[in-house]
Amino acid sequence: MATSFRVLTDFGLRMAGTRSRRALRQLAAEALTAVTPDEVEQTARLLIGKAFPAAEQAALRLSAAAVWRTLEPIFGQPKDVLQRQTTGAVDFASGVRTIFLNLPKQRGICAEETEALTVGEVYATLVQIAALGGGGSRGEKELLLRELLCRADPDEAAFLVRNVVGEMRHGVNEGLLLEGIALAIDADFALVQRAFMLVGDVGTLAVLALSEGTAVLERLEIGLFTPLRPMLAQAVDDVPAAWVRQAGALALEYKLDGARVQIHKRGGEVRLYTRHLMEITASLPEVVEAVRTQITAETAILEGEVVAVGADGAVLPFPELMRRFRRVRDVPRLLAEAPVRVYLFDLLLRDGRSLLESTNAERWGELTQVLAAGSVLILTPRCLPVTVEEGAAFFDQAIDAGHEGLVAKRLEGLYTPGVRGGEWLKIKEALTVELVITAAEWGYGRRTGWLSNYHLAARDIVTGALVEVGKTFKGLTDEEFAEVTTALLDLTTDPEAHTVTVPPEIIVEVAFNQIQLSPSYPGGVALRFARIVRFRPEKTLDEIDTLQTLRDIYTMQSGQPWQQAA
DNA sequence: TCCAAGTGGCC
DNA sequence: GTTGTGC
DNA sequence: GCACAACGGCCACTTGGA
Repeated sequence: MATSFRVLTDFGLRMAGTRSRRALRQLAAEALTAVTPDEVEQTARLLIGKAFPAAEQAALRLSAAAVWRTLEPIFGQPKDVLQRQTTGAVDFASGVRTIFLNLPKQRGICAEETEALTVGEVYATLVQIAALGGGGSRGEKELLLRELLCRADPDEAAFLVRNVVGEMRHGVNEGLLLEGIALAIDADFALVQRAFMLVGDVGTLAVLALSEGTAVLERLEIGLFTPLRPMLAQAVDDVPAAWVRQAGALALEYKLDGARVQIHKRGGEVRLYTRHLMEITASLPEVVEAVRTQITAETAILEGEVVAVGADGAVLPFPELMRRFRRVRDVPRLLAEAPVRVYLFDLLLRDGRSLLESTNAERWGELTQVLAAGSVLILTPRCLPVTVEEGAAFFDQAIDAGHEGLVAKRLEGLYTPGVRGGEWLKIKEALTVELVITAAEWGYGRRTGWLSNYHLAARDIVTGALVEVGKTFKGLTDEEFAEVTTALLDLTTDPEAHTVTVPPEIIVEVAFNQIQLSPSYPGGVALRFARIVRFRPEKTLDEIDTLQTLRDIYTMQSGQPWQQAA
């Protein structure tokens, strides 16, 4: 019996009205068991708003703009008229719900009497949409979406739109869905978590768990060409903090500013995957070739950080790497223009033997054994500090060499995202500058009603003008957002605009990790990972930092001269 | 042929 | 990617 | 301690239209 899509929508609504994680986990479990076995995978994906596994290249390639174009014919109104219906809505999908509640669908476009949508139909249509490409495909995709929306009630429409934009915002995401799976089959969460790491995809895991049960999960093993979820690091302030957390039994490794890669090798066959399990083998042929020649093991799964390098061998800023990443056109040309290098730091499989039960120290030892000398694959600089001071010196060395900082790894730690966390700790350098708020954007979701995203400007000492160098929505408490909103509304003359401009009066200290060259900001530089750390009411406008200072920081950090980007 | 808008995926 | 919130 | 939801800048690619 096909489950009605309305059933899923109702679970979404109940989740949205629930805060307790225990209860959310319970709802996730209920949802998975409420549908038929062949709907479990679809249900798992639709519930968290990720229709397709990252490892597959499939994507809807449809978003808010496409939804507006789809809604126009359904209601026979232009976008701006529809948009007027949505004032006060908490977010985009809620606004769509309001439109469905208040406006009649066009008879000529949508049939009056229709069958209720089923889970399988909705999912199958999304698969169809994802499969479309080439000339005219935009219209075809929107037509398929329109057919679904025609048959949807207001709540179903909102649920669908949340899937299109990929943000459910009902409190259940991947993590809680995994907990729900564990609950549904009465398994240990650790078992489900381990299984997830190995299969890499919640949909696949949900079917496996619900239909096969715990015994199959227990038997899962690491497999070649099935990328696994990479282990992540928690942020800490400095080396002493990491030292305390890991009781002095740790390795410190350089943290390079590139992209994570997982390398799978069986003989001459090599594939490369990103952190989100996308395959990028075709973009990095020199890495593939280097794996063939430099990795002496017959089969291996390795992890490392890929970075772009200059002619002199120096590591280049992150955007240089992005020119290579996921590139399919002109690969040979870029290969010469922006060569890459991989700094290896882990080995998870060696000659058919899983190293998941081995400690970090053991895995590193094996890694050093399988790597032959060469220029493309090299070991990540690593040290085993005997004292905190030695560790701190290693951190300074990493920063001086132009890198992000360090990752601290507990020597006895296994390769698991461990429930306790903290097996890997990242330590990065943050700088701060004084900037002034020149505008702010209204927030959505839990930030509805607050000005939430602040435009930040520095002084250009040549022209004397204020120049925007970035935006931030981070670093303030709810209370502070409320206060700043009031203050900004006091200053502005156009509180109705989406972007509220204000005279430059509120000066803030802003932390950031890097200055990057910017093709879009007028000063040619932008802050990376900006967050507000404090208000500086005692400062005056002529005391804020200058554009020229930011450019100097760029030069200092990257080793590259500042220049206006193309 | 080139450009802009839209979308997805890195950090 | 960073941060604050709430369980 | 953990999961989630707020959203940042940049680059590659696709599509549709001038």
